Amino acid sequence: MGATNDFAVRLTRMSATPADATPARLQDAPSWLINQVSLHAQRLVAAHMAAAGARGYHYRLLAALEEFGPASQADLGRRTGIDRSDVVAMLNELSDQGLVRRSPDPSDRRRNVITITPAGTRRLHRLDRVLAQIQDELLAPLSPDERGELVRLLSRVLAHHSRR
Amino acid sequence: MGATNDFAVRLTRMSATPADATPARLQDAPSWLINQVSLHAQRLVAAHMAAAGARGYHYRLLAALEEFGPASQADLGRRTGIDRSDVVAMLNELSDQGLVRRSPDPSDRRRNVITITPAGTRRLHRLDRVLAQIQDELLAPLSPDERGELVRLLSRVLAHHSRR
DNA sequence: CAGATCTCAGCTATACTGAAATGC
DNA sequence: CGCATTTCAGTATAGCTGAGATCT
Repeated sequence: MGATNDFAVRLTRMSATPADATPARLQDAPSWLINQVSLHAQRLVAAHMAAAGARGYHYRLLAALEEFGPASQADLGRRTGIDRSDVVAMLNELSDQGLVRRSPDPSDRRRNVITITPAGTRRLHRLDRVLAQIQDELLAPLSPDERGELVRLLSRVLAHHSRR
Repeated sequence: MGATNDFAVRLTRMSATPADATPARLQDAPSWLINQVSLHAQRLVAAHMAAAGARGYHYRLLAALEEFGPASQADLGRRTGIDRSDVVAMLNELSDQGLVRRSPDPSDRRRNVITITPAGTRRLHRLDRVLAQIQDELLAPLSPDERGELVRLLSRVLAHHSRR
């Protein structure tokens, strides 16, 4: 019952403890589960996007441009959750590839207007299919209903933390 | 119905589109939801652990040591998912604080045996309470049943990807 | 004047790679 | 020999900060 007994039990079972067993405290902690699953998700995204000559950030920016139309860099950052500083670097890459166009905003000379090009739209649609494939690999063990339930729960958590 | 109409609708509603609206493609992608929630989780862990003079990595290592007893650095890495290289640096920090002890393994002279000290155990128990607080903040909008459901779903996804 | 925008240089944490030294 | 362990040096990425120049 006490700590002494637990220790004895542990000793006698030591050889049965796999060298890669996960501590129960971690196994049960939602924050740990989410971080571990997120790691696998990031690896899948990075690998599949790299195979298509892109990055996760590229997809986010192209999606925002197609869904909301031309926008300033500051708005793109707010819509995609990408830092103003990283938006600059990513747009450099995207415009080097001819996927977006950067032009000065005549109505507000502090801003650039970023526009998606036809090539950018084609790339986005190709990446849409890549992303669908990623979700399928990530959630392979879950049924469609379970996937919906997971999305619902995560959306509520995210909404809670996205308020100021 | 087609793309032309969608575009017209978007144009007429443009002024109503908040400057920080999230693209629907991202909003609906499980990989994006998981990564965003994971970001909030990491910020909570980093902030609360730092306030207690620790890090997420410290907690993982101390938990593995208390649950499975003294272990080699390689085993600790496998149990906590921390890279062999980072285990070295984290154990330097923990032993500088007197929370673990590093001693050569007499039965295998390649290895160190890492042991948690009484101070390490006290620190771990304090961090246990910190972590419970973190889970509560992270999952604030969910009921106990919903938290259980989320853990169940994430555990199955993680188990699927943790197989070789 | 306050505040927004774009850009650059640099920082931190996390995760990971390569290679050397040592020992099984 | 092949393989495992510890260690160090270094890389990559994401996310973030600070500051300067420009403009509203």
